[in-house]
Amino acid sequence: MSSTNVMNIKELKQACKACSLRDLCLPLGVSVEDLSMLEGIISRKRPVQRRDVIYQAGDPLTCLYAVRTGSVKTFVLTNDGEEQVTGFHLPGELLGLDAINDGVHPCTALALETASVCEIPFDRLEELAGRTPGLQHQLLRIMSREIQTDEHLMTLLGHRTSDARLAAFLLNLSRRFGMRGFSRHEFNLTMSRCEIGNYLGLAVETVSRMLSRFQEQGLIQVQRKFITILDADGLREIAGIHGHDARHQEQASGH
Amino acid sequence: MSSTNVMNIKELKQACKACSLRDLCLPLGVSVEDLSMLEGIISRKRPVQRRDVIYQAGDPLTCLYAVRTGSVKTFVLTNDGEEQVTGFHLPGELLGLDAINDGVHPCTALALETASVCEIPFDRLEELAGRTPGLQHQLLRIMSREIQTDEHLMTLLGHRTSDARLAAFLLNLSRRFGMRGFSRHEFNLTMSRCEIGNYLGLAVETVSRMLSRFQEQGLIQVQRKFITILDADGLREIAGIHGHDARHQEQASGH
DNA sequence: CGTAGGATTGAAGCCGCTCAACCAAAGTGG
DNA sequence: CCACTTTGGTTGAGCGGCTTCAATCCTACG
Repeated sequence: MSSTNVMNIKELKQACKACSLRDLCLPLGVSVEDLSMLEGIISRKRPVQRRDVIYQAGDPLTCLYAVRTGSVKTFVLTNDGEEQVTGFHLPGELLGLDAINDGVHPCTALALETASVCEIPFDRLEELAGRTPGLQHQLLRIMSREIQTDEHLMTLLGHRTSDARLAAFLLNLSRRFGMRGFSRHEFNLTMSRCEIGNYLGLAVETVSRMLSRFQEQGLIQVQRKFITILDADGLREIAGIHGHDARHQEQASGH
Repeated sequence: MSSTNVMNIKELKQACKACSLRDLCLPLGVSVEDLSMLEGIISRKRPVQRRDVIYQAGDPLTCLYAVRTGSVKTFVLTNDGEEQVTGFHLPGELLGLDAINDGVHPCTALALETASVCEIPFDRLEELAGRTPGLQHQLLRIMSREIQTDEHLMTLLGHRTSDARLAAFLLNLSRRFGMRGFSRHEFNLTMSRCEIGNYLGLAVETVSRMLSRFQEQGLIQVQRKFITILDADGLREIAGIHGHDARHQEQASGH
């Protein structure tokens, strides 16, 4: 909802019911009457700016956050102080699920660009989920999906070469943008090469080189942050995805 | 509950209430009266033998499984047919959480040794969780913990050298054995070097070499599958864990 | 006792990292 | 408005860690 000072009634009314993300986000599969309950506990925060912190590692868990617009990265700091990116998050995705375990956020969430997020008080969500089977199921599903995603990323990090990782990363982004109504073929990378490399376990230079090579091979076109995918099948080949069952395969992001 | 043919009354009585794992498993923090309800839906299966399949990739999700004794590995088959180990599971840990998302098990669970598992029908668990706030919370916590664990493993795979990965793996196993009342200092590896390597994204030979090197350095003693940890702090050093905050750090396993 | 699978050890090669220089774009301050 | 700085990205050269390939050893088990 715009900002706290400049209230915008029209946006305020844009509750889950009318939200274009409802088929991606928490309300998926929740009945209309239950949806009203959910709306009751969700507040739409004012937009956050690039590099704004949404929550910080060590913060107590009070809310989960749903990305509405923009994009967000999450990362942990390892004991020797270096950053490890754990995910990039697009509209409709839920942040903070890893904090439920001990009630403290293990990672920091940072806006990659101007973004807006919905705040969902966790205790109220939990209580509501107890009274709303559809919501409980959806919550479990979302957490399960995250576990699945992480498993795929583990495969990528453990067993794939740099080109396969990057190809899978691009395909995954492409698919996720597509699901959100954006183009699958051209999109902006909101994260830096450095953040991509960190996420994929590669050096920045390697990311840069691979992007150049993909471009040479006519698979993509790179214009700074703007990526055009010219040959998705070619990328799938490199990513080690052999047709059909490519549902979850185009992993490499998404927490 | 023991086997379907040979009923064993004594084992039958070993419900969650009396189970030594209750502080590790699902019932943690669930009140005594709620516990009876949980017991009502859980059945104890007969022991499975080494290499027995508990569930297979592609199977529809009917039950979650709690390891009671023994150990289990889970793995996915990549499109080119090779195996990718996603976790090793010790008593008190829950299997199958990654299947909730789309109702189909994405991975296969296989007993590494003679083991016994509790079967928990998922639909009934879900229904019970809706009526039992403590249980719902615990279920969410377990899933959240798994996400956290996976995040740590991602860090390991993406940013750590082979020695750090193996050291972290050994420390993680040590801690988990310790929590279950076994010795932290000596234990059997129920998985092969090959499976460890696969899990950590390393070649078998590297695992073998690292174990030998750790032994040379006086950090551990290796007698085939039997490991004795001589210098846990030394291992922590290598794993990149600098004291204190080593709660979740000793990751590298555990799904 | 012999075989097979797992584990260890050695040698060689390659992928990706590190180091370093250079470039482009976007701020920043006078 | 321009010079300077900063940040992020690209490209090249050399190195090193891990993999691959291969041979041998060991132990469990028929």
